[in-house]
Amino acid sequence: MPGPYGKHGGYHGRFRGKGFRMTIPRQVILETLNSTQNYLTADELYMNVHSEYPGIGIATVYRTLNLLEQMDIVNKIDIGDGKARYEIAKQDEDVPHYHQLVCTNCSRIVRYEHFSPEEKELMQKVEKQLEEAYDFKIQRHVVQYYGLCRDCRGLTGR
Amino acid sequence: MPGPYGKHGGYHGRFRGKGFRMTIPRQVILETLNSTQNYLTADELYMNVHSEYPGIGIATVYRTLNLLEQMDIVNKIDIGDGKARYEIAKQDEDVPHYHQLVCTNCSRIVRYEHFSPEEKELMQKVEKQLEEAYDFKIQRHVVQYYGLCRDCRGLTGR
DNA sequence: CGCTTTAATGATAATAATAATCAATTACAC
DNA sequence: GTGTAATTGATTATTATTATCATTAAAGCG
Repeated sequence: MPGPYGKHGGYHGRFRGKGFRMTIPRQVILETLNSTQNYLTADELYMNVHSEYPGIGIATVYRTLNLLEQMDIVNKIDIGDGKARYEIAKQDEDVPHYHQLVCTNCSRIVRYEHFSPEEKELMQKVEKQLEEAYDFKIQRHVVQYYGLCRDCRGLTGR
Repeated sequence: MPGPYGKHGGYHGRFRGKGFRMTIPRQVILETLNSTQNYLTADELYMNVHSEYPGIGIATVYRTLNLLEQMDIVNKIDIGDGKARYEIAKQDEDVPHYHQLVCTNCSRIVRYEHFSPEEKELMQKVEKQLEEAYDFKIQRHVVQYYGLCRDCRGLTGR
């Protein structure tokens, strides 16, 4: 069963609409990204894809990730360790937001959603105030909390 | 007049207290950082220091920046362009916070302070909730707004 | 289905930021 | 002043990512 968006989950159409082609490497990369919960570095993605499609080249992975980011199909995040990480963008997200908890020891990343309407509201208010105060047109924002996850604190607490 | 902290602004003592030495290169780097308003990349800092102290090596700049970051004398920020940027940490800041507006076109960075107690309060509340919900010990957070500054939008608005 | 056009690929070299190495230098406690 | 260990500067190494380029392969068309 091909799913609600047709043979390639609607990607084929999105690619063709912008003059791009749907190729085997791109399909495999998209499938791998879609079947992965957590963020992947380019190299992790390369290795995962490689096991299913050994012919893939690392350059294709980088190129495809850049393309997918341009097309808003993936989100790119940066946790300060010099490696970009990617995830499939939620399609129901109007404006992507990037709120994460990042473990400074093991680099585990927990994506969290706004859990209070209050926070969401304030963020929007602050954003508007900033736009006016500094004459900026804000396009997106990043909120990251750096700390230690349970495993990296030792199980005793602290 | 040497200022309230003595010959090297109190840095000498802070270095010695941890077994480090106060050297000429470190002094010049600290002076340069202290006399600069905006964030500097390692390379920009290197060039600024070089004009005053031509013997400096780039490796010393990187090493010193890492040391200063460890000692909480500088803050390091990352705006996603692959180059770290540094500023002298405000001494009156209990916990450093990193809230910036970043122009996606010209990389201009505007540091902003919490301008409403409401925001500060909510951030603290959210932080506490996150710590409980995800069992994280949060150490610091980063809030960045990416967008276009006035100059990069063209002067006509938009 | 075969043809043609041109985007995409894979291998590889090139960049660019930062870290590691190491012999020579220098801060600083005595 | 001296000795010792930290620091430096020059250089090489590393690592993530991008550019190059000849070869391959989508996909619109007949």
